[in-house]
Amino acid sequence: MANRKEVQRAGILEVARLAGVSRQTVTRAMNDMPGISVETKRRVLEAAEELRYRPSRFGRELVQQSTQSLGLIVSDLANPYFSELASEVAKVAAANGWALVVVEKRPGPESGRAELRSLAGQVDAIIAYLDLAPHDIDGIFGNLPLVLLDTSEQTLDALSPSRPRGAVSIDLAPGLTDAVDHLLALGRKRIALVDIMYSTDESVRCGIFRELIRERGQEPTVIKVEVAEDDLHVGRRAVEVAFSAPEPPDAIIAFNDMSAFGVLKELRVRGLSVPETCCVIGIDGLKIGLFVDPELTTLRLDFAAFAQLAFDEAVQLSTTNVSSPLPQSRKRVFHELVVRQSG
Amino acid sequence: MANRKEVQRAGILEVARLAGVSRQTVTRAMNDMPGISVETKRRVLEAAEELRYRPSRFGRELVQQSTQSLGLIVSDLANPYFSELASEVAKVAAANGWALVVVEKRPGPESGRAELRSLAGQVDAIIAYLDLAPHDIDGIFGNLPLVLLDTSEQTLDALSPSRPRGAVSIDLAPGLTDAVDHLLALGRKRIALVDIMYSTDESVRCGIFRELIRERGQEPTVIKVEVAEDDLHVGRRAVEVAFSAPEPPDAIIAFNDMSAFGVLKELRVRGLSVPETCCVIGIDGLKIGLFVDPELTTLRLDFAAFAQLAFDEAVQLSTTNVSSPLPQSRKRVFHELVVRQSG
DNA sequence: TTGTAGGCGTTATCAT
DNA sequence: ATGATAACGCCTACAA
Repeated sequence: MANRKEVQRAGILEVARLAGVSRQTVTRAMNDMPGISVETKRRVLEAAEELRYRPSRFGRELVQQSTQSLGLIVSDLANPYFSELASEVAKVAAANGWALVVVEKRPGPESGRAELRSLAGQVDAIIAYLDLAPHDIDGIFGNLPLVLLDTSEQTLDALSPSRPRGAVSIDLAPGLTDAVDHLLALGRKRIALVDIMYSTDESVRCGIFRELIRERGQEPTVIKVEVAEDDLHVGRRAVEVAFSAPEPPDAIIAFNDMSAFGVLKELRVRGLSVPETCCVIGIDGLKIGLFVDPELTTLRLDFAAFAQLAFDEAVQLSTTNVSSPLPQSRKRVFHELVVRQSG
Repeated sequence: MANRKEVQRAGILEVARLAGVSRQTVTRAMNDMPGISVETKRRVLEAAEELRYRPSRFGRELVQQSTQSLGLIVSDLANPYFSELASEVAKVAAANGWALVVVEKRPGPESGRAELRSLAGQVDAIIAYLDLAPHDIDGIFGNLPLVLLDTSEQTLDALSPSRPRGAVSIDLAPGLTDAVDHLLALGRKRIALVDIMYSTDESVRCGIFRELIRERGQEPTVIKVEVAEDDLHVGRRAVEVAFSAPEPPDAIIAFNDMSAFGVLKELRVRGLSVPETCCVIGIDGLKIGLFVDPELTTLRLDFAAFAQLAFDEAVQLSTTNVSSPLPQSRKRVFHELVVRQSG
């Protein structure tokens, strides 16, 4: 049986032996350090090449302790919402010299636990969209700094207060107000909001919306759609539901941009003109909103600012030392109404 | 001046001291290992909690040597093409227990060198879309296993043969043949291909296309478009160019899906019906091709297979030991014609 | 159940 | 210019 050592990668000692020098000289050659003759350096690099030597990142990182690493957890990178966010997080992380480790965690409390634990052992802080119970979060991430994105107040309140946790939440209220006022200014009489029924309770946005509309003397319409695999279907289904009602809406605020694309599509299939017959407003401000026709009016989230806030919070948490108290801050981001063609 | 040690994170020894045990007992408590009394464990965990202790990933990884880490380099995560690819790479990596480190490298030979070097020091292999000269690639990545995605033959040939390098290329020829034959079967007489002028030379796909069309007794039309910030503009510009010619095309094969969306949009703006007046075929098979109207007919790339091939190659390269020869394989992926509404 | 000794692979420091 | 020695923080193996 072959010695395990033989099949593994060459280490610094093997290179040193082959080149007939000490390991320190190998280090000098590999890292372009001064204090080594060109001839020796050449011999060492030759030996390294021959053995396909590559310094172990473990050994190096242990002694240098410099590299900082950030974890990002999202449910689906192929979803433009998450990929635009990930792109901004990547930029912020790179700009500050942090590496970015990305993990996809599919929805469902049981899925991907092992990956999350593994991630927790490899990074210095985590930014995450997470659908885990507070107890599980504490169990999996322990004392690792964790910044939760757009999570509920209940979840935040239930987290262990002794753990380094932060949050950046999305406050839809101001943007939703702008959208509603914009539609009213356009003379719309029956404004509808699409809501996905994740549970039996209405989502927070419904409450805000109802109050907004009532304050302005109209009757709110909420289009409730079952959870679907695809937001496109959510949007199409929303139109089916809304236009089978006796009095269909003349404006639809979709659940997000992706579902708004579905709304646009189903409206076109039905021969209903946008925005003449029905305005459509999305939420998120994805770049591909410019790719559809008509171009999507939307409540744009500033992903760069969102990422920056989350990153700052993560750094803050990870540099807090033992003696200082935990910050426990909860930041917020808002939307900006971007009026394009659909509403 | 405060001792640097004081402001840093607590180590295993401090926890051990506070709990009044040896560091080994701390390890047992932290890692849920047997051979420790509940009472001692409680005391240790309490001490760890108080000091906000978290085992150093450096020390752990060094001794365990288990965690494998894959780097992925793309130009823009917010571009759906790259995010769909990244999503598949993430799945493959996770399924095999590898962590995934993502880096964005904007186009341009000078940008992001430092980030790439940093990445090279933190991972065990890299999969990359890269626009670097072969010499720079060898300089930056050294003996680190590197799998290049969709790169030119010239680049591959110029790489140092002693380095662990692999490649997965996209062979457009079979798919393009299918697309052309499909359009001919539809009775199209003037099929045009959109090409971006990255350099003064025509791209490879143009040559393939011209030959294909001529073999079938038609005259090829290539729509040349300048490089643009956004593929949407590429598509719109292509239509402007094509329909300002004396004999406009009755079918357009776009540069990719993103530019195809631009083509669709500009055609609609001009009141030209799709597919009646002009068929449109994209390349890539992005998920959002289903979001536009009409749904985009496209040459779909199997991103999952693409990612799997690249990952396998990366693993292959990184497990090759010193004695065995370098594989140097060049794999290929192809497209599948997916007929939807636009052509 | 608990503690001690050793080593993982590298870089930094100091001596030669 | 080069080499010897000592960390880095943790885990595994073995001894008590």
